[in-house]
Amino acid sequence: MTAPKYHHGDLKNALIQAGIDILSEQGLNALSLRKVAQRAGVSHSAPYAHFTDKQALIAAISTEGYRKLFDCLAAAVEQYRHDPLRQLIEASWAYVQFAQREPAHFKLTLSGVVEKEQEYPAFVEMTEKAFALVVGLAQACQQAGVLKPGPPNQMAVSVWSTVHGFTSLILEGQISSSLVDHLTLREMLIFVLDQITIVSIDPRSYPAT
Amino acid sequence: MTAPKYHHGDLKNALIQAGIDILSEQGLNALSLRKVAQRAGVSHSAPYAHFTDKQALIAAISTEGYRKLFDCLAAAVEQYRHDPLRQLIEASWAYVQFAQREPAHFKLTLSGVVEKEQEYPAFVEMTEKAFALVVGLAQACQQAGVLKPGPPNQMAVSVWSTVHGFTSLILEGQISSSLVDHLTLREMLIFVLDQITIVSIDPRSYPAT
DNA sequence: TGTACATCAGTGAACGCGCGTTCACTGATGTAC
DNA sequence: TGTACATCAGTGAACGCGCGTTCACTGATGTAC
Repeated sequence: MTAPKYHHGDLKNALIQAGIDILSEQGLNALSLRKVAQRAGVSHSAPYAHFTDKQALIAAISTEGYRKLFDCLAAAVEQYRHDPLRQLIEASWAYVQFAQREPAHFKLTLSGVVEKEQEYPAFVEMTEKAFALVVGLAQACQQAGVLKPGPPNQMAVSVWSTVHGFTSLILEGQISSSLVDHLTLREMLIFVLDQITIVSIDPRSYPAT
Repeated sequence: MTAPKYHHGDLKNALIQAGIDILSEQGLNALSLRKVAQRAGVSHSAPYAHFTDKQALIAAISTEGYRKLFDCLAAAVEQYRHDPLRQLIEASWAYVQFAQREPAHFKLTLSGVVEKEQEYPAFVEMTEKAFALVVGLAQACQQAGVLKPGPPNQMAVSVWSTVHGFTSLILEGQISSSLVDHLTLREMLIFVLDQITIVSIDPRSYPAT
């Protein structure tokens, strides 16, 4: 709208968003500081007023990715507050859908592109928040007899591993659809989840909404 | 040893190996055609006699990664021929160890860097061979009452998802070791596997070798 | 066995490009008086 | 309310670099006769 040349107002967040847009439209390899600046409508050296270097911008974009992912999971958990199995299914489904919707952003966020993690406390904080959510979910499922008993931290790692692995393999195209005869993505996910739950899940009870 | 300037003999494979070495020593971002050529002791344009472009070299390196991974899994399956549970544990452990030993090569191979898969039939063939091995393993486990019954293809996807997810999260540093109190990597893996098996696995019965 | 020649598998100069980063600068803004 | 000035948040030229790829070339090799 307005075209202020100086004092953009919120350039920092605009740069993060520009980065996300580039990831979405052109993929991970196209993410450069110069392109980000250009897309934010600013000279290529302007980002240095807000980020010390490219790594710092990437860390901020990753942090935002984790935040969005967390929000998706939290929404699913919130929506089915009194039904742990359903929480598990829908949170997992939200994870898969987030990755499908924003593949490059998901990859950047979860593929360890942030190298020196401890230099980016906001990033670490988001990862811990997300993990805590999974621990809570695992605990609720254990109490409801949906998951086996055991240390909740370890159970959270197990659940996360399964959902993350499924998501990654799908994203990377390693699971050819011909291999899993005529199932929808959601049905496949439910089949996978069914392997880690004590109770048996009938996919027909959990159609896509 | 010998220093032939022309007619290297097996430059194609030397280039692939040089690429693997660079991945191992300098990581994914350092992988360039020029560096690969230099490390193979050849001019930077020599690779074009064997690969049409950079993508083709990457596809070859990925194919080799899949081949190595397959060999690791096959060795584990072979070694415990009459003990499906043990096959599952050791093949999974081999998967984790391969990723730990060659993180960048593992990532390149399994992170969908090969974009137009169908242009590289050798790559596709290796992925199918590896998947077939997992299907066979899953079937053996089902027959032995280690895994739930169900379509073997889907069961293979489930097992692979779980092991791949665990491996990826570890590799990407997303699982802080403080979260999983004093367990070794192998114990953690066995805990995760225990969630998908019908029988209960006692980690003490499967110490590291 | 000796020679002519096609083919193979290299070389090295050159291209244009986009990149991250630095630096001297300057316009806009907010504050003190 | 008006003015001086420090600070903030931009600009744009410039740097050196490594990259993928092309191209005319040439030395080594194998084969036909």
